[in-house]
Amino acid sequence: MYAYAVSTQLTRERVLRAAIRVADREGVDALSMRRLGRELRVEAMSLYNHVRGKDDLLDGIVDLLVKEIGSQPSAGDWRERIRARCIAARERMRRHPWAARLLTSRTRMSETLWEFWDSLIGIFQEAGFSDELTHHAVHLLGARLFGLTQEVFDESGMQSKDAAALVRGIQLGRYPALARVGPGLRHDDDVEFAFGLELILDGLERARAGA
Amino acid sequence: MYAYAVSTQLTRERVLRAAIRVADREGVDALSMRRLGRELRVEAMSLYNHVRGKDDLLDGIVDLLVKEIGSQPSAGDWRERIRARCIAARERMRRHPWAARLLTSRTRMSETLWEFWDSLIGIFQEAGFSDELTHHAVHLLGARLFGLTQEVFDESGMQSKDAAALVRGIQLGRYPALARVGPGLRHDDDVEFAFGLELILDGLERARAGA
DNA sequence: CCTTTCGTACTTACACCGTAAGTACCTCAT
DNA sequence: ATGAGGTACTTACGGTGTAAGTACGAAAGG
Repeated sequence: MYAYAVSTQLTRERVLRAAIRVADREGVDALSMRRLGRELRVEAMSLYNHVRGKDDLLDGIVDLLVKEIGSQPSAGDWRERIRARCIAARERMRRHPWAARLLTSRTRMSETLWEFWDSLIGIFQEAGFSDELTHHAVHLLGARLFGLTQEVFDESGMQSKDAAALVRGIQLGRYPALARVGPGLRHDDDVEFAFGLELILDGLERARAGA
Repeated sequence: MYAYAVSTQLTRERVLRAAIRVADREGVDALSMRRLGRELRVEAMSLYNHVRGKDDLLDGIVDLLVKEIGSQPSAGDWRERIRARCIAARERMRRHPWAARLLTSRTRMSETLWEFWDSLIGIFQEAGFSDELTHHAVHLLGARLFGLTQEVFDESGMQSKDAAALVRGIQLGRYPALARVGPGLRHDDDVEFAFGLELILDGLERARAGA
């Protein structure tokens, strides 16, 4: 006996939203295909019509969350604009406490993620940051916001599919800031770590001496 | 048929070491009780004689890794001492790329972890940091080193067992620095986030203007 | 109108997972 | 020699992700 009610038709969006709901309510560990199916009153395997698999489901969730961050209106000097984005990102993370951990565990880079980085880079560039300093800044914020340790431009962790998508996006002129800054820089994880650490130590020393 | 070779007797230490070996070789996701049993030429259930369960196994691994960080000799001014510890921590994380993700997913606080924080706090205190600034500094470094977003003193995420262990440790005089700084401060996640973010923005602005 | 096509959802099955409960064997103190 | 205690093994249960195959509704072509 099959009862196909058209009004509750499954879509990728609906599946992803339901997944977020389950994760919010019962934690991300409780989110399984079967559990998600129950939420949508559907068998687990039906979800595979809208999602390639569990990995794709999790990537989709991340994508959805990041998309909601990116659409902040930006006005003011670079600090205000960056701050607005950071606070928006944090707001999302607070609303979904499991999101940060999920984000760090995903290695796929989506179009949405590239766009997000591109917009950050754009802000720094307009403010007169050198390419190198922009690079440092993005890494530092990435670590701060998402706990990302291995990073965006580290192609070792990046699937070739994602790399291809990035190249395609750049050719289409989608990531103008990224295209301008990216190619000229060789990424060195140690350098980024040292930069961030010294910046923090400097800041602390200044706070100590100041007060 | 049972063959108990005494020379290869299982111990908790040997189990944990083997688990780290498997994680290094095949990734932390591939680490299952059965896989670990195979590594040690033992059935999965035998591991339960030395480890309470998988959670205890993972907590044990984290404990082992942190223990290796903490034993840095410390000399010089506060910056050098803190830097030495941070670099040691990072070194461990680099050697075991899965460790950072594992650390953020664990919520248990072990004696080893308390000791580590205590030693950091001690360094800041000796350098004349106010209690409040010490608090900020520890949070900032925690986020930087481990990607910890919800934090040490956030008792909401802390099991009562761990809280009891902390109190006991303090009474035994094990965490002198922690005992001095901890009680007087109310933790506010938003304040910590803002402090860290502004410190970073200040640092970036200075770098921009300076160069 | 009937029929074909296509997409969606369901069913079954498999190999994995963590672990509770019960059993066989070795080692060591008595 | 014998009992106690610990270590490892066996079996079993309910969970997981997902490959393969099946039933049905709805839309398109004749």
